Amino acid sequence: MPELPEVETTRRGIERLIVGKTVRQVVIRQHALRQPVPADLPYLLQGQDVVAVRRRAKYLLLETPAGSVLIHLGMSGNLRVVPQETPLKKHDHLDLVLSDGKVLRYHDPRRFGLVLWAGNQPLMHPLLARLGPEPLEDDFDGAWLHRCARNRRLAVKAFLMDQKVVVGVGNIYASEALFMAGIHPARAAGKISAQRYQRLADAVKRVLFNSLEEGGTTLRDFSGADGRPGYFSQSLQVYGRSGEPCAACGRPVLSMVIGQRSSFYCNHCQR
DNA sequence: AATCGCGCCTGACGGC
DNA sequence: TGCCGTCAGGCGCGAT
Repeated sequence: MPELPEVETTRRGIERLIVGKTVRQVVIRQHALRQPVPADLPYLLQGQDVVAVRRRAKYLLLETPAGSVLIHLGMSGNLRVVPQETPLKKHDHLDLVLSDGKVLRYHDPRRFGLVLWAGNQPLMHPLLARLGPEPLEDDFDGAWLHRCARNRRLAVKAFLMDQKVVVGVGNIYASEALFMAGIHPARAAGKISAQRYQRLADAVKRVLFNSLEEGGTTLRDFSGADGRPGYFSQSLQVYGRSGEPCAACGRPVLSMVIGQRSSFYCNHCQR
């Protein structure tokens, strides 16, 4: 489900509703996520105050004085803050019951997500320690991409989705950014000029920022903490638009499989 | 070291 | 109506 804009939209949505609240109770209904939800999570969390909600890459970090909870939404996860009496739906796997009677509820049909305990140095957690730069920060730029791509022969789209290269770019925004930059998704990463990588870095920043402004992309079931959908799907130029006319030249948008993922592009505008 | 293919899991959808 | 194949916003693993 979520790439950076959807995770950040979720973070902003839950932040003001849970920071300053105390975790009264932790209810785990399903331990079997991508990794098991730690059995001692209730013991670690109960009575703790939520002091911050942070994001690193596509991970959310709920910070308490005792340590941080590390949450990943996988393909189909979401987090909502709902009244305690809200009826349970299928795949509502975990609740944090808060001191104001509200509940932070984790829902994830496919269970590709994660809820883990990351202690007091969460950025040192193995899942976070080796990630690449945040795309919206200044240390991510064309020079960084160009340097990372040296001698690499994989397709630039798969390269861009490598979380060691840059975090937060998934299957939707990889296609969108490459379209915006005029780069063919199957081009070998190591055969793209520094100048074109500058265009790509700028495109990544723009497409993610623009999506964030629209509350992310809702294709199926994504919605923010309040249940509202994101509207960026209306702004997608190529993703999911096979056969439709390219917004720039009118030729049909094509699709191909790169790294086992559907990729969308215009064969005329992207070289 | 880099790259590829697979599997994890459920649900939605289209064809027959 | 049901069954079957395909596909889906992610990611880590093992084989090459």
